[in-house]
Amino acid sequence: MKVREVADLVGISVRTLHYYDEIGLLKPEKITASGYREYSEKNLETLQQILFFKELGFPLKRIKEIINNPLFDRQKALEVQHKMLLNRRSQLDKMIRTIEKTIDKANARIAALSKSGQEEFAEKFKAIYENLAKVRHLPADSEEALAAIEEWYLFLNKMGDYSLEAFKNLGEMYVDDPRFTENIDKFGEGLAKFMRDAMAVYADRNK
Amino acid sequence: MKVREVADLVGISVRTLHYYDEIGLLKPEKITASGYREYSEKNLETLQQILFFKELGFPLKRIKEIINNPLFDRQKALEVQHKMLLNRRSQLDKMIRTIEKTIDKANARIAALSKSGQEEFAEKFKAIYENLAKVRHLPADSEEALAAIEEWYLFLNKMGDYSLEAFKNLGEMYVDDPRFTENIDKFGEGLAKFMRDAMAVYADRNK
DNA sequence: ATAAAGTATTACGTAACGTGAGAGTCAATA
DNA sequence: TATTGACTCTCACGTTACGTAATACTTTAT
Repeated sequence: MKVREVADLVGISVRTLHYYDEIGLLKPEKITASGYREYSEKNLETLQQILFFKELGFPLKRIKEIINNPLFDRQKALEVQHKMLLNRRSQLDKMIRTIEKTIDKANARIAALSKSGQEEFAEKFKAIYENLAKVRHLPADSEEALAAIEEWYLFLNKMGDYSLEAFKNLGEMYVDDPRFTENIDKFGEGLAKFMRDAMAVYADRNK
Repeated sequence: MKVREVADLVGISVRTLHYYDEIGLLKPEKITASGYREYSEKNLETLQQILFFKELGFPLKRIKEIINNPLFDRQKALEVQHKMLLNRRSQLDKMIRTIEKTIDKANARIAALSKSGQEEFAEKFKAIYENLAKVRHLPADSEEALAAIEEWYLFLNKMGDYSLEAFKNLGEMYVDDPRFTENIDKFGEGLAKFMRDAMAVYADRNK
Protein backbone atom coordinates (compact mmCIF):
# COMPACT_ATOMS: atom_id res chain seq x y z
CA MET A 1 0.00 0.00 0.00
CA LYS A 2 1.12 3.52 -0.73
CA VAL A 3 1.14 6.38 1.72
CA ARG A 4 -2.14 7.98 0.83
CA GLU A 5 -3.95 4.70 1.05
CA VAL A 6 -2.58 3.95 4.49
CA ALA A 7 -3.14 7.49 5.67
CA ASP A 8 -6.79 7.49 4.63
CA LEU A 9 -7.33 4.06 6.08
CA VAL A 10 -6.31 5.04 9.60
CA GLY A 11 -7.19 8.70 9.41
CA ILE A 12 -3.84 10.41 9.59
CA SER A 13 -1.93 12.58 7.15
CA VAL A 14 0.68 11.56 4.64
CA ARG A 15 3.04 13.95 6.34
CA THR A 16 2.59 12.02 9.54
CA LEU A 17 3.66 8.81 7.84
CA HIS A 18 6.66 10.58 6.38
CA TYR A 19 7.48 11.84 9.82
CA TYR A 20 7.14 8.45 11.47
CA ASP A 21 9.44 7.05 8.86
CA GLU A 22 11.89 9.89 9.41
CA ILE A 23 12.15 9.32 13.15
CA GLY A 24 12.27 5.57 12.69
CA LEU A 25 8.98 4.93 14.40
CA LEU A 26 7.40 3.20 11.42
CA LYS A 27 9.48 2.39 8.42
CA PRO A 28 7.66 1.06 5.36
CA GLU A 29 8.25 -2.58 4.51
CA LYS A 30 10.06 -1.61 1.35
CA ILE A 31 10.71 1.22 -1.00
CA THR A 32 10.04 0.88 -4.70
CA ALA A 33 12.66 1.54 -7.33
CA SER A 34 11.21 4.99 -7.83
CA GLY A 35 11.46 5.79 -4.14
CA TYR A 36 7.81 5.26 -3.19
CA ARG A 37 7.03 3.93 0.26
CA GLU A 38 5.30 0.54 0.32
CA TYR A 39 3.51 -0.50 3.49
CA SER A 40 2.66 -4.09 4.39
CA GLU A 41 -0.11 -5.58 6.50
CA LYS A 42 2.35 -5.93 9.31
CA ASN A 43 3.14 -2.24 9.05
CA LEU A 44 -0.54 -1.55 9.47
CA GLU A 45 -0.68 -3.57 12.66
CA THR A 46 2.26 -1.71 14.07
CA LEU A 47 0.60 1.55 13.09
CA GLN A 48 -2.50 0.56 15.00
CA GLN A 49 -0.39 -0.03 18.06
CA ILE A 50 1.28 3.32 17.60
CA LEU A 51 -2.02 5.11 17.28
CA PHE A 52 -3.36 3.33 20.32
CA PHE A 53 -0.55 4.57 22.51
CA LYS A 54 -0.84 7.98 20.93
CA GLU A 55 -4.47 8.13 22.00
CA LEU A 56 -3.27 7.49 25.51
CA GLY A 57 -1.10 10.55 25.28
CA PHE A 58 2.25 8.81 25.03
CA PRO A 59 4.99 10.84 23.36
CA LEU A 60 6.32 9.27 20.18
CA LYS A 61 9.68 8.62 21.77
CA ARG A 62 8.13 6.36 24.39
CA ILE A 63 5.96 4.70 21.81
CA LYS A 64 9.07 3.91 19.82
CA GLU A 65 10.65 2.29 22.85
CA ILE A 66 7.55 0.29 23.57
CA ILE A 67 7.18 -0.91 20.02
CA ASN A 68 10.81 -1.76 19.41
CA ASN A 69 11.77 -3.31 22.71
CA PRO A 70 10.02 -6.55 23.55
CA LEU A 71 11.34 -6.43 27.08
CA PHE A 72 9.93 -3.00 27.66
CA ASP A 73 7.50 -3.14 30.52
CA ARG A 74 4.27 -2.10 28.88
CA GLN A 75 2.36 -2.51 32.07
CA LYS A 76 4.59 -0.19 33.99
CA ALA A 77 4.59 2.31 31.15
CA LEU A 78 0.82 2.37 31.28
CA GLU A 79 0.83 3.00 35.00
CA VAL A 80 3.37 5.79 34.74
CA GLN A 81 1.37 7.39 31.97
CA HIS A 82 -1.76 7.01 34.06
CA LYS A 83 -0.22 8.96 36.89
CA MET A 84 0.94 11.66 34.52
CA LEU A 85 -2.53 12.03 33.13
CA LEU A 86 -4.00 12.31 36.61
CA ASN A 87 -1.51 15.04 37.42
CA ARG A 88 -2.30 16.91 34.27
CA ARG A 89 -5.97 16.68 35.06
CA SER A 90 -5.58 18.09 38.54
CA GLN A 91 -3.57 20.95 37.10
CA LEU A 92 -6.32 21.55 34.61
CA ASP A 93 -8.91 21.44 37.36
CA LYS A 94 -7.00 24.06 39.25
CA MET A 95 -6.87 26.31 36.22
CA ILE A 96 -10.56 25.82 35.64
CA ARG A 97 -11.46 26.68 39.21
CA THR A 98 -9.29 29.77 39.05
CA ILE A 99 -10.82 30.98 35.86
CA GLU A 100 -14.31 30.36 37.15
CA LYS A 101 -13.61 32.32 40.26
CA THR A 102 -12.28 35.17 38.17
CA ILE A 103 -15.35 35.22 35.99
CA ASP A 104 -17.63 35.13 39.00
CA LYS A 105 -15.78 37.96 40.65
CA ALA A 106 -16.12 40.09 37.57
CA ASN A 107 -19.82 39.42 37.41
CA ALA A 108 -20.20 40.15 41.07
CA ARG A 109 -18.40 43.43 40.67
CA ILE A 110 -20.70 44.54 37.94
CA ALA A 111 -23.72 43.56 39.94
CA ALA A 112 -22.34 45.28 42.99
CA LEU A 113 -21.75 48.45 41.08
CA SER A 114 -25.27 48.49 39.81
CA LYS A 115 -26.77 47.82 43.17
CA SER A 116 -24.49 49.88 45.32
CA GLY A 117 -25.77 53.04 46.84
CA GLN A 118 -22.40 54.68 46.51
CA GLU A 119 -23.27 58.35 46.28
CA GLU A 120 -20.43 58.89 43.95
CA PHE A 121 -21.96 56.73 41.31
CA ALA A 122 -25.52 57.26 42.31
CA GLU A 123 -25.66 60.61 40.61
CA LYS A 124 -24.11 59.36 37.47
CA PHE A 125 -26.55 56.53 37.52
CA LYS A 126 -29.40 58.90 38.02
CA ALA A 127 -28.25 61.17 35.24
CA ILE A 128 -27.95 58.29 32.85
CA TYR A 129 -31.25 56.79 33.83
CA GLU A 130 -32.98 60.10 33.37
CA ASN A 131 -31.30 60.58 30.08
CA LEU A 132 -32.45 57.18 28.99
CA ALA A 133 -35.94 57.78 30.27
CA LYS A 134 -36.23 60.63 27.83
CA VAL A 135 -35.66 58.42 24.83
CA ARG A 136 -37.42 55.32 26.00
CA HIS A 137 -40.31 55.91 23.65
CA LEU A 138 -37.93 55.64 20.70
CA PRO A 139 -37.02 52.27 19.20
CA ALA A 140 -34.20 50.46 20.99
CA ASP A 141 -32.04 50.65 17.89
CA SER A 142 -32.51 54.34 17.27
CA GLU A 143 -29.60 56.72 17.18
CA GLU A 144 -30.56 58.48 20.35
CA ALA A 145 -31.14 55.33 22.36
CA LEU A 146 -27.84 53.83 21.31
CA ALA A 147 -25.96 57.03 22.06
CA ALA A 148 -27.36 57.05 25.56
CA ILE A 149 -26.55 53.39 25.99
CA GLU A 150 -23.03 53.92 24.81
CA GLU A 151 -22.55 56.51 27.51
CA TRP A 152 -23.74 53.93 29.96
CA TYR A 153 -21.39 51.32 28.59
CA LEU A 154 -18.37 53.62 28.65
CA PHE A 155 -19.15 54.62 32.17
CA LEU A 156 -19.29 51.03 33.36
CA ASN A 157 -16.08 50.38 31.50
CA LYS A 158 -14.32 52.90 33.64
CA MET A 159 -15.33 50.93 36.71
CA GLY A 160 -13.76 47.73 35.62
CA ASP A 161 -13.23 45.32 32.81
CA TYR A 162 -16.10 43.51 31.35
CA SER A 163 -17.26 42.37 28.01
CA LEU A 164 -20.04 43.40 25.72
CA GLU A 165 -21.41 40.02 26.51
CA ALA A 166 -21.46 40.83 30.19
CA PHE A 167 -23.04 44.15 29.36
CA LYS A 168 -25.80 42.38 27.54
CA ASN A 169 -26.28 40.01 30.43
CA LEU A 170 -26.55 42.94 32.77
CA GLY A 171 -29.43 44.18 30.65
CA GLU A 172 -31.14 40.85 31.01
CA MET A 173 -30.85 41.11 34.74
CA TYR A 174 -32.57 44.44 34.73
CA VAL A 175 -35.68 42.71 33.56
CA ASP A 176 -35.28 39.35 35.25
CA ASP A 177 -34.39 40.58 38.69
CA PRO A 178 -37.24 42.55 40.23
CA ARG A 179 -34.87 44.42 42.52
CA PHE A 180 -33.31 45.99 39.49
CA THR A 181 -36.51 46.42 37.61
CA GLU A 182 -38.23 48.25 40.37
CA ASN A 183 -35.31 50.53 40.94
CA ILE A 184 -34.88 51.44 37.35
CA ASP A 185 -38.50 51.82 36.49
CA LYS A 186 -38.73 54.54 39.07
CA PHE A 187 -37.17 56.72 36.42
CA GLY A 188 -39.73 55.86 33.86
CA GLU A 189 -42.30 53.22 33.13
CA GLY A 190 -40.74 50.31 31.22
CA LEU A 191 -37.26 51.77 31.35
CA ALA A 192 -35.68 48.48 32.47
CA LYS A 193 -37.12 46.66 29.54
CA PHE A 194 -36.10 49.42 27.18
CA MET A 195 -32.56 49.39 28.52
CA ARG A 196 -32.32 45.65 28.15
CA ASP A 197 -33.30 45.86 24.51
CA ALA A 198 -31.01 48.76 23.73
CA MET A 199 -28.10 47.16 25.56
CA ALA A 200 -28.59 43.99 23.55
CA VAL A 201 -28.64 45.93 20.29
CA TYR A 202 -25.58 47.89 21.31
CA ALA A 203 -23.67 44.80 22.38
CA ASP A 204 -24.54 42.85 19.25
CA ARG A 205 -23.73 45.75 16.99
CA ASN A 206 -20.29 46.33 18.49
CA LYS A 207 -19.17 42.75 18.63
CA MET B 1 15.42 46.68 39.23
CA LYS B 2 17.63 44.41 37.19
CA VAL B 3 16.62 41.14 35.59
CA ARG B 4 17.76 38.77 38.28
CA GLU B 5 16.06 40.73 40.98
CA VAL B 6 12.76 40.74 39.14
CA ALA B 7 13.10 37.10 38.19
CA ASP B 8 13.71 35.99 41.75
CA LEU B 9 10.92 38.18 43.03
CA VAL B 10 8.24 36.53 40.93
CA GLY B 11 9.87 33.15 40.57
CA ILE B 12 10.69 32.97 36.90
CA SER B 13 13.98 32.76 35.03
CA VAL B 14 16.08 35.54 33.59
CA ARG B 15 15.73 33.88 30.24
CA THR B 16 11.99 34.24 30.53
CA LEU B 17 12.32 37.98 31.03
CA HIS B 18 14.64 38.19 28.06
CA TYR B 19 12.12 36.26 26.06
CA TYR B 20 9.20 38.42 27.10
CA ASP B 21 11.22 41.44 26.09
CA GLU B 22 12.11 39.83 22.79
CA ILE B 23 8.51 39.11 21.82
CA GLY B 24 7.38 42.50 23.07
CA LEU B 25 5.26 41.13 25.86
CA LEU B 26 7.09 42.98 28.62
CA LYS B 27 9.66 45.56 27.72
CA PRO B 28 11.69 47.03 30.57
CA GLU B 29 11.00 50.64 31.46
CA LYS B 30 14.42 51.63 30.26
CA ILE B 31 17.81 50.34 29.27
CA THR B 32 20.97 51.64 30.88
CA ALA B 33 23.86 53.05 28.92
CA SER B 34 25.62 49.72 29.21
CA GLY B 35 22.62 47.87 27.85
CA TYR B 36 21.20 46.51 31.09
CA ARG B 37 17.45 46.13 31.43
CA GLU B 38 15.84 48.27 34.11
CA TYR B 39 12.37 47.31 35.32
CA SER B 40 9.97 49.67 37.05
CA GLU B 41 7.19 49.09 39.55
CA LYS B 42 4.72 49.41 36.74
CA ASN B 43 6.57 46.70 34.87
CA LEU B 44 6.15 44.48 37.89
CA GLU B 45 2.41 45.00 37.92
CA THR B 46 2.17 44.15 34.27
CA LEU B 47 4.25 41.07 34.93
CA GLN B 48 1.82 39.99 37.63
CA GLN B 49 -1.01 40.28 35.14
CA ILE B 50 0.97 38.29 32.62
CA LEU B 51 1.68 35.53 35.11
CA PHE B 52 -1.93 35.47 36.16
CA PHE B 53 -3.14 34.81 32.65
CA LYS B 54 -0.34 32.35 32.16
CA GLU B 55 -1.63 30.39 35.15
CA LEU B 56 -4.96 30.23 33.40
CA GLY B 57 -3.29 28.58 30.46
CA PHE B 58 -3.44 31.50 28.06
CA PRO B 59 -0.82 31.43 25.32
CA LEU B 60 1.55 34.38 25.38
CA LYS B 61 0.16 35.74 22.16
CA ARG B 62 -3.28 36.16 23.69
CA ILE B 63 -1.81 37.58 26.84
CA LYS B 64 -0.03 40.15 24.76
CA GLU B 65 -3.27 41.18 23.13
CA ILE B 66 -5.02 41.39 26.45
CA ILE B 67 -2.25 43.40 28.06
CA ASN B 68 -1.62 45.75 25.18
CA ASN B 69 -5.17 46.46 24.19
CA PRO B 70 -7.22 48.01 26.96
CA LEU B 71 -10.33 47.64 24.84
CA PHE B 72 -9.73 43.93 24.49
CA ASP B 73 -12.66 42.00 25.82
CA ARG B 74 -11.12 40.32 28.84
CA GLN B 75 -14.37 38.83 29.98
CA LYS B 76 -15.00 37.14 26.73
CA ALA B 77 -11.42 35.94 26.56
CA LEU B 78 -11.89 34.33 29.94
CA GLU B 79 -15.04 32.62 28.81
CA VAL B 80 -13.41 31.31 25.66
CA GLN B 81 -10.47 30.05 27.63
CA HIS B 82 -12.83 28.45 30.09
CA LYS B 83 -14.48 26.48 27.34
CA MET B 84 -11.12 25.40 25.97
CA LEU B 85 -10.05 24.16 29.34
CA LEU B 86 -13.26 22.19 29.75
CA ASN B 87 -12.66 20.57 26.38
CA ARG B 88 -9.11 19.69 27.26
CA ARG B 89 -10.30 18.16 30.48
CA SER B 90 -12.88 15.98 28.82
CA GLN B 91 -10.23 14.80 26.39
CA LEU B 92 -8.00 13.98 29.31
CA ASP B 93 -10.81 12.15 31.03
CA LYS B 94 -11.30 10.05 27.97
CA MET B 95 -7.63 9.18 27.85
CA ILE B 96 -7.68 8.30 31.51
CA ARG B 97 -10.68 6.03 31.17
CA THR B 98 -9.08 4.29 28.20
CA ILE B 99 -5.82 3.70 29.97
CA GLU B 100 -7.60 2.40 33.05
CA LYS B 101 -9.57 -0.04 30.99
CA THR B 102 -6.38 -1.23 29.33
CA ILE B 103 -4.64 -1.73 32.64
CA ASP B 104 -7.62 -3.61 34.00
CA LYS B 105 -7.76 -5.91 31.04
CA ALA B 106 -4.08 -6.69 31.35
CA ASN B 107 -4.48 -7.38 35.03
CA ALA B 108 -7.40 -9.65 34.37
CA ARG B 109 -5.38 -11.58 31.84
CA ILE B 110 -2.50 -12.03 34.20
CA ALA B 111 -4.85 -13.04 36.97
CA ALA B 112 -6.40 -15.63 34.73
CA LEU B 113 -3.00 -17.04 33.96
CA SER B 114 -2.05 -17.19 37.60
CA LYS B 115 -5.31 -18.66 38.67
CA SER B 116 -4.58 -21.87 36.83
CA GLY B 117 -1.79 -22.39 39.32
CA GLN B 118 1.40 -20.40 39.39
CA GLU B 119 3.32 -23.61 38.83
CA GLU B 120 1.65 -24.14 35.53
CA PHE B 121 3.19 -20.94 34.27
CA ALA B 122 6.71 -22.06 35.06
CA GLU B 123 5.95 -25.51 33.78
CA LYS B 124 4.86 -24.17 30.46
CA PHE B 125 8.17 -22.41 30.09
CA LYS B 126 10.00 -25.53 31.01
CA ALA B 127 7.93 -27.67 28.68
CA ILE B 128 8.58 -25.38 25.77
CA TYR B 129 12.27 -25.16 26.41
CA GLU B 130 12.53 -28.91 26.69
CA ASN B 131 10.53 -29.35 23.59
CA LEU B 132 12.81 -26.99 21.74
CA ALA B 133 15.88 -28.67 23.11
CA LYS B 134 14.75 -31.87 21.42
CA VAL B 135 14.76 -30.33 17.98
CA ARG B 136 17.74 -28.05 18.34
CA HIS B 137 19.85 -30.29 16.17
CA LEU B 138 17.49 -29.73 13.27
CA PRO B 139 17.84 -26.72 11.00
CA ALA B 140 16.18 -23.57 12.30
CA ASP B 141 13.80 -23.51 9.36
CA SER B 142 12.67 -27.09 9.69
CA GLU B 143 9.05 -27.97 10.18
CA GLU B 144 9.56 -29.23 13.70
CA ALA B 145 11.57 -26.26 14.89
CA LEU B 146 9.07 -23.78 13.51
CA ALA B 147 6.16 -25.66 15.06
CA ALA B 148 7.81 -25.50 18.45
CA ILE B 149 8.62 -21.86 17.98
CA GLU B 150 5.07 -21.09 17.01
CA GLU B 151 3.86 -22.61 20.25
CA TRP B 152 6.27 -20.33 22.03
CA TYR B 153 5.07 -17.30 20.11
CA LEU B 154 1.42 -18.03 20.73
CA PHE B 155 2.04 -18.56 24.41
CA LEU B 156 3.86 -15.24 24.75
CA ASN B 157 1.04 -13.55 22.91
CA LYS B 158 -1.40 -14.70 25.53
CA MET B 159 0.46 -12.70 28.10
CA GLY B 160 0.80 -9.54 26.14
CA ASP B 161 0.90 -8.25 22.62
CA TYR B 162 4.01 -9.31 20.85
CA SER B 163 4.62 -8.12 17.37
CA LEU B 164 6.60 -10.45 15.16
CA GLU B 165 9.29 -7.86 15.12
CA ALA B 166 9.40 -7.78 18.88
CA PHE B 167 9.46 -11.55 18.91
CA LYS B 168 12.45 -11.52 16.63
CA ASN B 169 14.19 -8.97 18.81
CA LEU B 170 13.54 -11.12 21.82
CA GLY B 171 15.38 -13.90 20.07
CA GLU B 172 18.35 -11.60 19.50
CA MET B 173 18.43 -10.87 23.15
CA TYR B 174 18.58 -14.50 24.06
CA VAL B 175 21.99 -14.55 22.49
CA ASP B 176 23.19 -11.04 23.27
CA ASP B 177 22.23 -10.96 26.91
CA PRO B 178 24.18 -13.55 28.94
CA ARG B 179 21.49 -13.65 31.61
CA PHE B 180 19.13 -15.12 29.07
CA THR B 181 21.68 -17.26 27.37
CA GLU B 182 22.77 -18.95 30.53
CA ASN B 183 19.25 -19.64 31.66
CA ILE B 184 18.14 -21.06 28.39
CA ASP B 185 21.18 -23.12 27.67
CA LYS B 186 20.54 -25.05 30.83
CA PHE B 187 17.96 -26.90 28.81
CA GLY B 188 20.39 -27.79 26.10
CA GLU B 189 23.70 -26.67 24.74
CA GLY B 190 23.27 -23.91 22.15
CA LEU B 191 19.52 -23.71 22.65
CA ALA B 192 19.55 -19.91 22.91
CA LYS B 193 21.28 -19.56 19.59
CA PHE B 194 18.96 -22.08 18.02
CA MET B 195 15.92 -20.27 19.32
CA ARG B 196 17.17 -16.95 18.03
CA ASP B 197 17.56 -18.38 14.55
CA ALA B 198 14.24 -20.15 14.56
CA MET B 199 12.44 -17.12 15.94
CA ALA B 200 13.94 -14.97 13.18
CA VAL B 201 12.83 -17.41 10.54
CA TYR B 202 9.37 -17.66 12.02
CA ALA B 203 9.02 -13.89 12.27
CA ASP B 204 10.24 -13.22 8.76
CA ARG B 205 8.11 -15.96 7.29
CA ASN B 206 4.90 -14.70 8.88
CA LYS B 207 5.33 -11.07 8.05
C1' DA C 1 43.90 46.12 39.86
C1' DT C 2 42.01 41.91 39.46
C1' DA C 3 38.73 38.49 40.18
C1' DA C 4 33.99 37.16 40.86
C1' DA C 5 29.40 37.89 39.75
C1' DG C 6 25.94 39.68 36.77
C1' DT C 7 24.15 40.85 32.16
C1' DA C 8 23.78 40.86 27.01
C1' DT C 9 23.44 38.80 22.56
C1' DT C 10 23.40 35.07 19.39
C1' DA C 11 21.72 30.59 18.34
C1' DC C 12 20.66 25.65 18.58
C1' DG C 13 17.30 22.16 20.71
C1' DT C 14 12.63 20.73 21.82
C1' DA C 15 7.43 17.86 19.78
C1' DA C 16 4.82 16.64 16.17
C1' DC C 17 3.67 17.64 12.47
C1' DG C 18 1.45 21.72 8.75
C1' DT C 19 2.46 23.88 4.76
C1' DG C 20 4.40 25.11 0.65
C1' DA C 21 8.12 24.64 -3.10
C1' DG C 22 10.28 22.27 -6.70
C1' DA C 23 10.86 17.94 -9.02
C1' DG C 24 10.21 13.23 -10.39
C1' DT C 25 6.57 9.12 -11.23
C1' DC C 26 2.46 6.62 -12.68
C1' DA C 27 -1.82 5.87 -15.12
C1' DA C 28 -5.18 7.40 -18.29
C1' DT C 29 -6.63 10.12 -22.11
C1' DA C 30 -6.30 12.82 -26.61
C1' DT D 1 2.91 8.98 -28.08
C1' DA D 2 2.79 13.04 -25.90
C1' DT D 3 0.42 15.34 -22.53
C1' DT D 4 -1.96 15.84 -18.41
C1' DG D 5 -3.60 15.21 -13.86
C1' DA D 6 -2.97 12.84 -9.68
C1' DC D 7 0.56 11.15 -6.61
C1' DT D 8 4.88 10.91 -4.37
C1' DC D 9 9.50 12.44 -2.94
C1' DT D 10 12.72 15.44 -0.44
C1' DC D 11 14.03 19.69 1.52
C1' DA D 12 13.15 23.16 4.85
C1' DC D 13 10.90 26.85 7.39
C1' DG D 14 7.16 27.85 11.03
C1' DT D 15 5.09 26.77 15.49
C1' DT D 16 5.52 27.43 21.61
C1' DA D 17 8.08 29.00 25.50
C1' DC D 18 11.67 28.92 27.03
C1' DG D 19 16.55 25.80 28.57
C1' DT D 20 21.15 25.71 27.77
C1' DA D 21 25.56 26.81 26.34
C1' DA D 22 29.11 30.02 24.31
C1' DT D 23 31.28 34.36 24.07
C1' DA D 24 31.93 39.00 25.49
C1' DC D 25 31.24 43.13 28.15
C1' DT D 26 29.98 45.59 32.91
C1' DT D 27 29.68 46.15 37.65
C1' DT D 28 30.96 45.03 42.26
C1' DA D 29 33.90 43.43 45.78
C1' DT D 30 38.35 42.63 47.59
